[in-house]
Order: sequence, then structure tokens, then C-alpha cells
Amino acid sequence: MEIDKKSTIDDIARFAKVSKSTVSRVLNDTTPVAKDKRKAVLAAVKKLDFQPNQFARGLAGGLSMTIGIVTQNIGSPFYDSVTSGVIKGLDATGYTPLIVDGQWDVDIEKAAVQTLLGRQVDGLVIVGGSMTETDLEKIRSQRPTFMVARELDDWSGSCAFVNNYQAAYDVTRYLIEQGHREIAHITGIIGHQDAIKRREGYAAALADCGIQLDEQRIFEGNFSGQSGILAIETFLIRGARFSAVFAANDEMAFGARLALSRRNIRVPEDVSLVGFDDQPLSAFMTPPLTTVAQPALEMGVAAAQAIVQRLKNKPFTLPVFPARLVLRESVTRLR
Amino acid sequence: MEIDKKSTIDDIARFAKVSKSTVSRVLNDTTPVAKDKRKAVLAAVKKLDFQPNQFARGLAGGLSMTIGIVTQNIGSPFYDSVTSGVIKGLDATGYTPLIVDGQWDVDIEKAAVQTLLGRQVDGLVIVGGSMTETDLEKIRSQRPTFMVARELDDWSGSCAFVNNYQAAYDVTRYLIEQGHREIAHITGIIGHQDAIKRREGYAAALADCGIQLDEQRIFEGNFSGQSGILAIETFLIRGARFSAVFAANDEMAFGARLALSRRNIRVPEDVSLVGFDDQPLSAFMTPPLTTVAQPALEMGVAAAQAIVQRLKNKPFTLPVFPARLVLRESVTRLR
DNA sequence: TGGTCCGGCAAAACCGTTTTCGAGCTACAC
DNA sequence: GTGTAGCTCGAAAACGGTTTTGCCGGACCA
Repeated sequence: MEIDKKSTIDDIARFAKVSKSTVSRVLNDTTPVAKDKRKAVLAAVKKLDFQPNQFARGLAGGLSMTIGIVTQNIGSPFYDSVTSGVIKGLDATGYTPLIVDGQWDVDIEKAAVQTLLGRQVDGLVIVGGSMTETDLEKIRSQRPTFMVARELDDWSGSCAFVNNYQAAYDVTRYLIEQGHREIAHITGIIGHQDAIKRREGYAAALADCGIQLDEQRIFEGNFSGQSGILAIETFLIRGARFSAVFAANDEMAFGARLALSRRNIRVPEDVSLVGFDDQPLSAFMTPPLTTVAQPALEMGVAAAQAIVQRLKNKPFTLPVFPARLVLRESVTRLR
Repeated sequence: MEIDKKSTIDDIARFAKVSKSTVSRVLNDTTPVAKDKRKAVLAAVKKLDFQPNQFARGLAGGLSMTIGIVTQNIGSPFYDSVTSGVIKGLDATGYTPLIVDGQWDVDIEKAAVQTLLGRQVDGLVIVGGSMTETDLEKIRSQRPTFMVARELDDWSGSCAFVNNYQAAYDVTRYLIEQGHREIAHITGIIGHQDAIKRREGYAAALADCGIQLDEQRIFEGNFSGQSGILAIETFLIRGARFSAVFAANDEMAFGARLALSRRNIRVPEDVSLVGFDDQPLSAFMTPPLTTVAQPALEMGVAAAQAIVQRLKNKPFTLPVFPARLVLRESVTRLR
């Protein structure tokens, strides 16, 4: 398992009978070079299967051609989709993504950023996360940084996100329009921005329609399927009445659906159900789940493009992304 | 958005009034250094918030402290889990993962490897993928390489995988033991190693129990939920009889479950259903899905440990990992 | 014809580390 | 008292590129 003696720029120079500066010029198109020498260099590169050492490049040029990505968590469908989008957006730009997993933990996130900085990333994309604005501001002062899937007041144009408040409001309004007035809500993890916004949207829609908010119909979940089950059981034990349930994400909707079925409560005939995120499997729930689709991939791609443009010193501002209500079969009109 | 003038080892040396070689020695613990100087250096490092430039390190030392990961696809639950495991396994080893997405495409996979090699990764972990053994052999001759989620004959000890044939055999035997004799199978993507092995296991179990294999009961799917729906509809149109369905992954099982419910066929009362992979949501299917759990995370972690050991020149062989039949409620005993 | 520009390229400096080499010192044996 | 071994530590040489500098010769102009 010997590591081949890689060929270096010096080998190419010798082989093509030019100086290594010329080789560098040909490779980077910085200064015109005579046709025949250019050709000789290219031939040598091909012949010796030369691949420039990115470390040397990075050292000399100061640019690493690397973009650091701090993910919220690898293995969560929504965040994976975003990450995937960033990777896709970086494709063929010459930049390579360097991904470090935040694992839902602020301290790990901070360490991730340090690792990335030590590896001289040219820019950063942070997906979600719980770092304080102060921390983020400090990072941004060191490297161009874009944010995805999190709304930050002072970062307009530098973060890609969906208006969670509005989306939750719309979902709730939709349920009300379908004749539902007793609408339960399973919230996301306590303290998480998205969870808070969704709950606020839910509450606002009820208020705007003159429906009294009933705390009995709210369960504080944690985005897991298990907490969806727990929510339904809690509602039933409490004796809370509800004709519809709005879960703050699809996983909890799945859990709720299972719990309902165990009690022989039919979806949507007896209870309507709505989720959030539009995970791939949600279209295959029985019945297919009505939910809110976030343009996760698109947000990732946009963030990647934004940072590449930014590094070329072309300004680029990120738009607000639209959430889309995906109507499937888990909601029925009441009466 | 200025990039701070990062402090270099020279700054530290000057500040601590020692030579930079001493600083390096303190930082890497290579050679003993007098107590007071050591202290001075450490203080300076803290004071100036020094972070060594990984590029310079890589250049000088020849080691990048980076492990390249080629994933099958970001966004597929199973492969994400594996990737996640590799990342976790690398945690606190000093190595950083560099992830490039293969996107289910051989050419992209090959390009990914080249990118990784150009970035001087010290080792490679390849997750799944479709590269030929010849290609892989060539890669392995350049850098230590481990394989996850794919079985390669000549790589014993260097690949972490589950015995798909055996697992599928066991699943089918289990269904037979539950009294089923008309067992349908929805295969995975045509030509994919795992799909082939699972189909073979299915066929072998039937044969061993003296049950005639009926091609009418096999549908060639592609691992997507949609193809699960298609499978059921095809079976019904064909007029094929079946009391159980074994889908080669959970997504297709979800699709099948939905299609069955649309035809008012109950699971498990009328038809039993089994999947493969044990995705997180499968426990929340209605009814919870009986399936095969692969230790995805564990395989990833093991591969990471293996490569780290390998780089320290300590030999390390990967075991064969056990698949585990997860019994839930989607299968019923026949009569 | 002579001076000035300018394009093309080789040579050298530089990027920030690690590593090699050997100088200087102390300790110890003979 | 000298020789030797064993430390610690500074100077300098890598590592493999990019960027700057400066030289050379030819074109252009007066």
C-alpha cells in the first residue's frame, strides 16, 4: 500500500523544459504564455497525471477553495436536504465543501467552527444551529458567512429561511376554513426558534378567527415520533376535544397518526392531521399527509451560490423562501 | 468583513522568546521542552489565540489529518446513518472528515475520489457505491481505504457490511413459519448488489421450504415509495395471490402499505408486510413495520476506527455485522 | 541607428509549518 | 582533567505551490 510518489510542479517543469512559474501560469491562466510552451506543459500534466497539491496552493495563495458547512445534524431529513443543497450548489464551482456535524449541541457547533477556521475555509455556511447572535457575529467578522434555515434579524440577505410563523398561520387558517374549530397543536422542541414561530402562527390564526386558545389542546413535543404518540395520549387523558391536529413536524404527525389508529380513531374521518416539513415518506403515510413543504434543497443551493458570489466580491442577497402547503388526504372538511 | 491577521507560529515564538521550532515541539509533544519555556509558549498561544494553519502543517508533515468520505447519497436515511457513524467515529481522533457526495452516479463517485486525493486525504471511506473492483483496487493502492455497506470479495477485513442474503433468507423463513406460503417480493434497484442478495435470500428460503417460486409474485422496484405502490397494483392486476409481501426496503413497504389501504386490504389482517433497513419512521407506520435493522451507525463508527488504527499502523479488521429482525405489528400468523 | 517599451519567462522570495542537524551545556565515567 | 553521552533548543532546510522581480530580446518610434 505504498503511496505513489506524486508528481510535483517541478517534475512538470523539468519534463516540459520550462520553469515552474510558467507551469503555474498555464494552470491558473494568470499571464499569457507562448503557445508551444503552453502545449508542452499541458502535455506534461497529462503525461505525469499531475494534480496540484491543494495544501501548497492554499499556503501560497491564501485561498483554500473550501467552504465550511456546519450542519444541525446529519440524519435529520430536513437538515440533510439543506446540506445536500449546499453541496449541490457548490458543484463545479471549484469549491469543495467541508462538512462538520453540529449534532444538536451548541458546544459542538462552536468547536466545529474552530475546526473549519483552522482548515482555512474561505467561507462558512451554517445550517440552523443554536449559537448566539454574538457568537455568529464574531464568526462573520472573520469569514464570509451565510446562514440557512434560521432567521436572524441583523443578517437580512445573509440567511435563507422560510417564514415559519406565516406558514403555521396559513396551515391553521386552512384547517379553520375546512370547518375545524377544535384544533390541537403539538409543538417542537422547547426553545427552538422554528418551534416557537410555528406555535405563534398557530395561536395568531386562532385569535384572528375569534377562536379561544385552549392550553389543553397544546402539547409540548420534541420533534420525535414518540412525542407525537405521547401528545395524542395526553390529549385523550385530559379529555381534550379536537377534530384536527397540527403537528410541528412530520415525524410527530406520524406518531400521532399511529396513536390515533390504536384508539380506533380514523384519519381523516374522525380527526384531521397536518404536519410540517414534507419529508419524502409523508406522501406515503396512510393516508398521505397534508403538510408544509420547505424548499430545503433550494435554500441550500442558494446559500452556496451566495457565498461563491460573495467570494468573487459580487454582492448577493438571499430572498425569503416561500413555504408551500401540500394538500394531501389527511385533512377532511368538517360537516 | 476583514479577515483578521491570523497569528502565526513566528508571532508565538517572538512573544514567548523562543524559536519557532520550540513552539512546534510544545504543540506536538514531539521532544521534551524545558518547563518554563513550555509554559511561556502555552501562555502565548492562549494570549494570541493561535490556531496552527492546517495547510502549512499538511505541507510540511505530509499528513493532512483528513479522512475522505464518499457517500452513496446524502438524503437517503440508511446511507446518512452510515455517514453519520463515520463522522462520529472520527470524533476526537484529530482527524476531520471531508465528505463528497456520490449522488448515486459512478462518474461522480470517481470524480469525488479524485477531489479527495487532490486534497491529500490520509485515508478514504467509501460508502456503498458502484465503482468496479478494479477502480477500487487502484484507489486502495494509493491510500488506505475502507468500504462500508458493500461486500467485496477480496477486501475481507476492509469492508463493513451486513449479510444481505442471510437477512433476506431469515425474513422469508420467518414469514413461512408464520404460516405464509404465498409471499410476494418487491426487489430493489436492478443491478444493485444489495438488491440482488436480498432477492437471492428470498428465493433460497422458499426453495428450502419446498415452496415453488412464482415470478408473478416478484416486482422489480427501485427502492422508492412510488415503486412500492406500483408493485401492489401490478400484483393485483396480474391476479397474483399473496398473503405477505417482503419489500427490499422500508420506503417501498410504505408505498405498498398505502396501495393496500387504498384497495381496502388491511395490514396485517389480510396481508402481512415486511421491509428492510428499519428507518426511524418505520416504527411509526400504521401498523408499525416489521423490518430488518442494519447497524448502520455502528458500521460507520467501526470503519472510522479501522482507518484511524490503520493509519497508526496498527492492524484492524472489520467484523461482519449482524442484521437484526425487528418484529413489530405488520405481520400476522396465518390461521 | 539608438533609445524606450513591453511581452515572455526564469529565478527567487514567500506562505507557515515540521523536521533535521548540530551547537552548547551538563553530568558522569574513566 | 578529558572524553563521551544525553539533553535542550536554535538555525536552516524542506514541503509544493504562487507571486514578484528582473532580465532579455524584439518591436516601435523618432
